[in-house]
Amino acid sequence: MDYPKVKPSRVTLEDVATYAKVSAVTASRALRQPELVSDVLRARVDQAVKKLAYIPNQMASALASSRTGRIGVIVPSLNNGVFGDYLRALHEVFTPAGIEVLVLNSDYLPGREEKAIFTMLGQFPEAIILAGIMQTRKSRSSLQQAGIPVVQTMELTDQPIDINIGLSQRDAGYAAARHLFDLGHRHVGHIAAGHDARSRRRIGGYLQAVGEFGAIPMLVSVDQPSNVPVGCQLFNELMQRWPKATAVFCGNDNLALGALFESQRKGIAVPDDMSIIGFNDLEFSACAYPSLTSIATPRYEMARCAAETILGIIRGGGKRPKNRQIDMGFRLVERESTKCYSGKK
Amino acid sequence: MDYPKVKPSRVTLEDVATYAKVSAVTASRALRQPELVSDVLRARVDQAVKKLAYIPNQMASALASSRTGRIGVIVPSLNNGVFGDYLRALHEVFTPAGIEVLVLNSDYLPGREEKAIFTMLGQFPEAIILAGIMQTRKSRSSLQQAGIPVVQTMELTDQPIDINIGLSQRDAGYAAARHLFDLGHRHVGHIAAGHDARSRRRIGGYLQAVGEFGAIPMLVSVDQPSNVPVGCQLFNELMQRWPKATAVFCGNDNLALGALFESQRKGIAVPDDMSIIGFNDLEFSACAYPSLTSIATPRYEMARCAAETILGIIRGGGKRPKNRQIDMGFRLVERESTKCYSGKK
DNA sequence: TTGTAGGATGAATGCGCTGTCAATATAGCA
DNA sequence: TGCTATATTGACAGCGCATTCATCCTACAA
Repeated sequence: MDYPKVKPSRVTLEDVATYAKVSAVTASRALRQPELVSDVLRARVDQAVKKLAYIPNQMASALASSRTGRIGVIVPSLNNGVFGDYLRALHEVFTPAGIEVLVLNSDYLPGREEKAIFTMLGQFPEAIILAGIMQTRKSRSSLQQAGIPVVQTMELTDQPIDINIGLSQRDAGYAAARHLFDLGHRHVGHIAAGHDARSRRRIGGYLQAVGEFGAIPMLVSVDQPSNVPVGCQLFNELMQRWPKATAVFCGNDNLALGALFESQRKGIAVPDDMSIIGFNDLEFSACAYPSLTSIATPRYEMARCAAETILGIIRGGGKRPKNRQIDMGFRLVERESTKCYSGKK
Repeated sequence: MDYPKVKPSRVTLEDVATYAKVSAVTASRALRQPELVSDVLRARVDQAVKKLAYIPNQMASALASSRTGRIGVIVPSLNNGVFGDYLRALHEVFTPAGIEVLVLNSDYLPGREEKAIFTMLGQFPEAIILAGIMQTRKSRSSLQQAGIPVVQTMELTDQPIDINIGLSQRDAGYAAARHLFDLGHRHVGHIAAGHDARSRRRIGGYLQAVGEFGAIPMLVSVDQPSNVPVGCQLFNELMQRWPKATAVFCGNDNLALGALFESQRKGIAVPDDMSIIGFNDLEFSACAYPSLTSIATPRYEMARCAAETILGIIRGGGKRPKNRQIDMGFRLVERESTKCYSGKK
């Protein structure tokens, strides 16, 4: 930092105490444990707080009490709708418990995640929630050393850092591809973007299904964040390279929406000539035209479970639950975009 | 907080100093101003840091230096794609400057925003960026008293708290509606969700255009967060109440997408029988089928401008720029969804 | 040889708050 | 009346770090 320091000269607890003609300790207590302070003094303090517009310095408070009342959350993206429900669930559980939720974004980059983890740890959160299981070695050891509850979500792993609440991305990917094969398709493509770990696992599931049905893999992927335009582009490439494709499993619903648009633009009827299945079951999928079949991932439930588990650990003095791993599963939601394939082509 | 306190017993600067056989001051300097420390000691400190996996306690640091290296951002939503570019721009400017971005979400509720502002202020950020101009009286006075730069974005106001960088939502709404009237439409509807201040201003712009063209207002709105399904629902209601509508201005692109889907579902051709214009120009709008006309709002540029302004103020010791208000404007992006209206109906 | 400037290092202090424990006041009881 | 139990309040220390100032050492000029 090479810029001048601005002395905020903000109102401190001391100022409040002086104004209320009490000691600083009493002022502190009047705010945090009002029942321990007499009505008279409490009223005086409250009035002083209001009068002076006092805002407690959370850093000083945290430093003195070694308790921050914060939990850290690191998500790979704030942009794609996937983590909206997730964060909502966290807020719903933590806010009533008087705990703040600190969100950092890793942009799907492991390096950024590591940096975010360090930033987080510097804030001394009382627990950390991560999306995914692919943390760097350094991140893992730092998290373990911190000694706070760490929950890895969205995926399952045999070697959790601490707690693991997720679902098998591979199984879910397999189920999606399998659904298309079961409908009678034999030329099933897959488009994926982002190249993050979860995306790769879904690809693994797709390839397994392809193998089981003796089909040829038709995979198009790019290493950039997934969104609707990328879905258009990838669908285009898919059709260019494998014109025989009659179905496509899209790595997520944004890609699926792009594929749908592009399909319509090309005059390929969905689902008659092209079946589309997405992933995540975002809110627009049910009301698209045609509505999009998708794999519903329990993002809200998963986050809620993570939050409640953490609350339990914190309140229980650090004792972890018996089972440190919870499989939240997933659900195939069939809609119009994979209806009535007749087996033509 | 009624849960037991866990003693983190984390590695402190003192530990590092002891391990490196130097004083705490030297260790501190080795980390923050390495050029002031001899090579030998610096190397020892660095090694100790690595060995002990030391992570500086940012609270202690901030408390001691009265400088947090953080700026606070409060956005009304993390879910609708609008604030993705916005936050990206902020990170792009602040991260290289060694400043952290703290994001809080107000869910479009003024009460939540007030609470978020207080939470923020308790963290002593060096500046605060807000979306919108409708802060509560209490929020305003707290922000003013804090004495840090405050930037209100997304909208314009005559009485900014400090700095104001935005665009006229009313003018933009007017431009959108006007575009439809200019195309020859005389039955132009408007669907809106959220009932936040910006939404209301866009409605104002719509009503102005309606008035100028002597048309009747056809407005459907709900007081819930806007998203694609809500767009479907509102479009339905619109068509039910005003079957003569041949064009609809949607409060944002998510609603527009819903309207598009619902239109297709009903067999109403877009744009032949129904013109649709959205708002914000999110990334999917350009590749939808048909592609969606929209009002492009300079979210990235606006946030970037806010960030750079703040950096200038901080580095300049608090001196505000001459003009405290910047109008970033907007842009009408014509696409297929408002093409070739022939004037039938 | 002496003096001095400059670089390198460390001791002490305090940021704003909370935890602990001692001190005081009041009430209750014998 | 005297004593203990209880309710209130305050003094003090310290959380982990940065800042200030004093100290020490080395190099160089006179």
